[in-house]
Amino acid sequence: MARTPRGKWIEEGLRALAEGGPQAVRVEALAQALGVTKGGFYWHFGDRDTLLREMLDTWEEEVTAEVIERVESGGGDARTRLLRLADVVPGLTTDIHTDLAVRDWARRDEAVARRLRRVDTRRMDYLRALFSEFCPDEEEAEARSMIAFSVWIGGHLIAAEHPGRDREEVERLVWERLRA
Amino acid sequence: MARTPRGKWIEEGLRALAEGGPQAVRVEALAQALGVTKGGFYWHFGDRDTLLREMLDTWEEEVTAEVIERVESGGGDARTRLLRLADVVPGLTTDIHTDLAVRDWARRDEAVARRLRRVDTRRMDYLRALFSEFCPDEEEAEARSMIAFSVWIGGHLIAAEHPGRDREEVERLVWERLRA
DNA sequence: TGTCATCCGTACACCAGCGTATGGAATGGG
DNA sequence: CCCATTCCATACGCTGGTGTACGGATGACA
Repeated sequence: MARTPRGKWIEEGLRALAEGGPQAVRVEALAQALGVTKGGFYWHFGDRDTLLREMLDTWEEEVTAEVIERVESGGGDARTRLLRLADVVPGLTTDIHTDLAVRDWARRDEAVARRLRRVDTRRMDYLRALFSEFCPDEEEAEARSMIAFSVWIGGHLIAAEHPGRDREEVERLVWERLRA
Repeated sequence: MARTPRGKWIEEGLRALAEGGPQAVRVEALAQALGVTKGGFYWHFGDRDTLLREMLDTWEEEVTAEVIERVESGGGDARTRLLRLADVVPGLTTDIHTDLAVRDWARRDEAVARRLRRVDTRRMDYLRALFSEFCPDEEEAEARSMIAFSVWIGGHLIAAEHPGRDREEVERLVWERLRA
């Protein structure tokens, strides 16, 4: 049983969201991508909005713990883990697209904004905890957390070119200073 | 003559873009906002895509020089101008929304991405020039430019809450350090 | 083998948004 | 006053997307 279960639709929906934003998660498009027709979709969800909500549930659930877990599992002191963070996060390239799509979506939808707020707050808390381990000054830790988060986002959203360097190099420069 | 000239449509289009992204700039909606019907629109533009292109032309033109001009006109050394930058930029709240909308749009449209690349490169060049005035180390100036730009974006896109502080306070902490 | 739950296919109603066609109104120049 | 230019209103066709209705297939299990 369960030829195309709920999960498949959600998964495909998130893929579409990452690629083209909320407006790109179209029922018939998802159906085609899954090799079926929309017949079954409305049996599962009844509604496009329901899918959207469940997609966000899934995203929130997944994204909150995943990175933190992968970084923490390696152990080491805060600087080491920050290094691993800067190293492991770019690998989640599939996820950043979803992340950015949700971020833009949140600007026009309060329900999405609330979810994002929860997720971002947890991430910021994690960063703060890391920096606090070697930053005695509380304000310093806060500033560095904000910078780390911002540069992670900015690295994907800012289109500027850097004469004589590539973006990766510039980001490396920032991370070096954040760990100093 | 010129009851609702080209400029009005473009202006209204940019407003819609800022509020709801490219998909929100709908011909009939703009017409209604302007108190007319779409009749005249197709006389001016013939095409929705043409409007979109001209909107981006206008945006690129306006955004490139405006901030730099306002900051430079006040004079002072680099630190003073950076202070003014951090002060004047948040005032352009209308513009940040357009900016973010374009940024998201650029992720799915190469033509938009090219424009954004030009704009962002000019902004980054300006930041680099400012920081270079008191950062002897080239890499330091580059890192700070990236941080400044990123935190400007991040401040509007990151939804995290900061215990015991508000966002404005956190951004102030960052800017203090960037000017040190 | 029969039956129930689960899922899919198909056809259709419906709406929103783009673009077209065409006649008409206002406005400034001669 | 007349005419050209510029802009607007209205009505329509078309496409692409959501949601509905309902019959059919398929598999688990008794």
